[in-house]
This record gives sequence, structure tokens and C-alpha cells, in this order.
Amino acid sequence: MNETVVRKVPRRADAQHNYEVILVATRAAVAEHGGDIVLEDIARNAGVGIGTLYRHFPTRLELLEAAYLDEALELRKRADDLTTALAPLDALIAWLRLQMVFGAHGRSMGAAIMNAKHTEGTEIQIACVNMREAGAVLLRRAQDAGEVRSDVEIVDLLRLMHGIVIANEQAPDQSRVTPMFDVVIAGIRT
Amino acid sequence: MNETVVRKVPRRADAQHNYEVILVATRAAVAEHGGDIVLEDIARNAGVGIGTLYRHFPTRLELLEAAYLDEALELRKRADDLTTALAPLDALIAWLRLQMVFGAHGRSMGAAIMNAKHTEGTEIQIACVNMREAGAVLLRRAQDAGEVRSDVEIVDLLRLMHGIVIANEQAPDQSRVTPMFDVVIAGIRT
DNA sequence: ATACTATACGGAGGTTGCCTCCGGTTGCAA
DNA sequence: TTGCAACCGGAGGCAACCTCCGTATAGTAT
Repeated sequence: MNETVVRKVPRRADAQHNYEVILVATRAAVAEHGGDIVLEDIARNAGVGIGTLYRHFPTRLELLEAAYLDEALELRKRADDLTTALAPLDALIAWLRLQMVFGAHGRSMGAAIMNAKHTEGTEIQIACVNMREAGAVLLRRAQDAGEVRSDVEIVDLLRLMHGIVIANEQAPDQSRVTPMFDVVIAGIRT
Repeated sequence: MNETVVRKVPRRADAQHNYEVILVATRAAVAEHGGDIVLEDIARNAGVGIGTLYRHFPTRLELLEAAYLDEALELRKRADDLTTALAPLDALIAWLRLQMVFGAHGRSMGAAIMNAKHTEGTEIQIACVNMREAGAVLLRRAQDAGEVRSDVEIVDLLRLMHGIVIANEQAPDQSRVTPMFDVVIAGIRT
């Protein structure tokens, strides 16, 4: 994981290990049950006490944030890659579709976290800002190419993707996701 | 309220009264705290026991559904009114905007319920179907006038409105709602 | 090796909200 | 007035959350 980060007081080996084990268990739980995970189950699956879980992640949100850090990093990287791989509009579209895929996979909690504003300076907050920034570059590129309306902002698009995911979440039928996505894409073109 | 409906076995007077009082308390609570209401609080505010609440509304969902019945009826009526009052595209746009207003007011639970599929034959289910139907008429009218793409369905639009509302829900800044709405509208035009 | 201590562990238990169940109450028809 | 079906209310069992503190141990200093 990406917890090789420098810390003022380095963690003890056992603490570091537990931290990672908890994260693994969390990701597994989220992939299976979505955002409404039971913290005690996660602790048990990770083989640690509930107290240990709460010490590392005082808040449910902090736990989920940590679990999604990788996704934020990944999405940022994908944006960078797409910038050089595809034409402006195609790159933007591809990245937005990725946002939906990642969001849907994490049962929308991911999307919710990606769009949320976090306490300044957090690792995840920085990762999210970077991700948004990379997306903004894609957007601006398409706008400069004259293919996307200039009054659209990156947050609009992220929230729309997020909205599509959660609006379709409890629907057994996912077949309308693509049409909805197409509507949004058509709506941002010049 | 609209509980003057015929019942095979008419309710006793006290039961009918409690039913209505509970609904009033529920609407107040939802307007204030959104979907995450505390059922015991509602019962207390309504001046009834928790058991009484559960007898009338065995499920949290059923309670919320009942509380939103009025909105569904209202939205259906508005659709009918708009059909005769405005030009096809304008009418559709106005109605979609209403969907957002209603949804945002009810803290998005409303939108969630409106879009949800319910157990067949429920009063709210019928009301929702009627509302969707009325919206579909507006949409078809705009499509027949050649102003809206023919591959768009009414559920797409309802879900997109719903998505916009909840995606912006926790954002302190609601200023991006209109731009997002505009993107969608631009996206459905021919 | 040994001792020392800051760091970390774990789970018992208090709290809150959900929901069920049933003894007691009451509207209403006869 | 009486009888009873319909209804009321809240005690209590359960599930999940979160805190607190006595115990254990990794890492360091000697």
C-alpha cells in the first residue's frame, strides 16, 4: 500500500502491519457490501480488536478514505496517460467513463469520497485534488480544441458522473447508464 | 391528507387520527433532517407510542413513501398543467426543474422514492407511475416537436435530476446545480 | 542479555436506534 | 350496557457504534 509515507514518529512494526491488514479487509468488505459496512466485522476479518481499528481510523469516513486512496492515485495516473494517448475529446470521455466504472465498483462510496471536500492536508485530500487537477487538464485541453463548451467545470462533470452512478445504484437494471452518460457528453459539446 | 381512500375494513377513528398525526410529524422531520430520521423521535413528536408507528408503517420505506405521496400527486398535476401552459420544450424543462426543487426540498429522499420501484398496487406506486406517465407525455410532446432526441427516456431524465440533487447534497455550495442542469438539457436537444 | 517505556493491543461495556411482542385499553355496533 | 375486534403503548431483545483502560510488546538504551 502507499503507507510508506514519512511520519514524524515512525509506526511500530505491529501497528504498521495491522494498519495494512485492516485496509485490506475494508476494501474486501466495501467491494462486497458497498458503503454500509460493519466495522466490527472488518476488525474481526482483519484479525484485530475493534479498539485497534478505531485507533487507526477514528472515523468511518477516515477508514473509507484510506481504502480509496489507491483509486484516487490510479485515476490521476490514468488522466495523465490519456492526455498523451488520445485526442482531446476522446481522452476526456474515456476518463469520465472511468470515473463511473471506479465509482460503480466501489458501490458509489468511491465517487462520493472523490467528490467530497476533506480536511486540508490529508493524504487523501491531496490525492483527490491531484486527481481533479489532472481531470481539469483533460477538460481544458478539450475546451482549447474547441470541442467542449467553455462554461463547464470539472466538478460539474465529476458530480454528474457520481450522480449517474448513485441514481442507478439500486436499480436492478443498469442498461440506462450508457444513455444517461451519452446525454451528458452530448450536453458538454460545443 | 389523501387517506380518505376506501378501505375494505374502515379504520377506527383513533387509528385514523394517529395515522395522520404520524405523517405530519414525519414530513416535519424529513424537511429538517433528511432521510436519516429517527423513528422513535417521530413517534414522540406525534404523541404516539413507537408500537403504533410500526403498526401503521411496518417499514421505514413505507413511512417515507406515505409522506411523499402528496408530492407525487402534485408533480403529476404540475405536468398536466404545464402541458397546456407552455411550449413543448419549455414545459419539459420547467417540469424537470420542478423535480429538482421537490427533490432538494425533501433532502433527496423524495427523489430517491420517486425513482424507486415499489411493490405493485401500493397507493404510492400508482402515484409514481402516474407521475412518470405524465412526465413521459411531456417528453414525447417535445420529441414529436422535434426538439428533443428520440432515444431519451423519461427514466433517464428523472434519474439525472435525482443524481444532480444528491450529488450536490453535501456540497455547501449549490451554485453548480444550474450549470449541471443546463448540461443535461443541452444534451437532450436534437 | 536485561530492563525500561512509549507505543500499541483488545474487548468489555455504555449508548443509541431498530423492531417485536403482548398485556391492557377503547371505539363502536348491537 | 355490554362485548369484542381493533388498537394502543412501551418494555425489552438485538445490532452496531464508539470509548476507555488494563495489559502486552517492539524498540532502545545500557
